[in-house]
Amino acid sequence: MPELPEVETTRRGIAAHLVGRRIEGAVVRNAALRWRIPPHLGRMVRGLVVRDIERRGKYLLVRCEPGTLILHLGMSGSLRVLPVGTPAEKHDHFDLILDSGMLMRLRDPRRFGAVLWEAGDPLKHPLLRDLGPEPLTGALTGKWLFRQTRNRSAAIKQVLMDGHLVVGVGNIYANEALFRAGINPKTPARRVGLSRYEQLAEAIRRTLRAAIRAGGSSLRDFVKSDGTPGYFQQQYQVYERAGEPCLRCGTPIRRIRQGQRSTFYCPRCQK
DNA sequence: AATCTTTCCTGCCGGC
DNA sequence: TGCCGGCAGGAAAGAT
Repeated sequence: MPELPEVETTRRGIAAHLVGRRIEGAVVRNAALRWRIPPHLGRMVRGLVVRDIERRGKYLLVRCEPGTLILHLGMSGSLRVLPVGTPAEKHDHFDLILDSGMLMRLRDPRRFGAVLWEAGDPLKHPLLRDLGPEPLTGALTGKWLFRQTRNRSAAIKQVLMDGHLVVGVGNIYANEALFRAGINPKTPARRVGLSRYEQLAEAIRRTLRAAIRAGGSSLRDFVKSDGTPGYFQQQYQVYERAGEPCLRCGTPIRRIRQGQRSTFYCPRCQK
């Protein structure tokens, strides 16, 4: 799944090809994504110039004048920029045709992604309106995490993946950030103190920044925006390392289930 | 063939 | 009693 680092890397990749270009149209081969692609999207975007590509959480915002194309990659989505005329393959559901002779193509085998149009302020769109702070900027603070979790009895690992608390922390990075902060993933969120939340906010920021620096973490079917294949696998500290020694203390990494998701942690370093 | 993946939605629960 | 936030579980599709 593209987590925030992949989405940010994709944003940078497509921005170079899209910003300043005029949109000549759109091709919808399969509108049945998570939500139906608006029927007359092509007509609405034709002639518009792309002003900027922004990111809010894992949503990509293709800002035009007027209006914004909102994209989400779901669990298996990827964007590529290719020459017009490149044959579409099985899961290539959507193209945005540019005046440069290129097109931006969305491939999404599992179709949990989204292509939406917002005529007004995209940040006021219902899907984006209530999202938590961005973890890479100063917007995410330990104090915020502390205050928002005072009456949350669920495990910190699960609460951390709630996009209303903080965006962009999926299963992989929740595991990694909790390890770096030395917090046991099973701890009820309300039992974690302010100073530990300060450490956690910093751990989230560092973990995500490191992943972006490494080119985004990997999914085998993820492809960079220019069409060159794949991200390399990142070296995780706990994720997918069940039974292997903790890199800090040597204790075997433990794997448990939390809310039908795999959690990996060091029982000695994370209390 | 059960499992794995993200996010939104539904329905239930306890507290007030 | 009704409302509210929190929480668990379910659903979507495809690869393996």
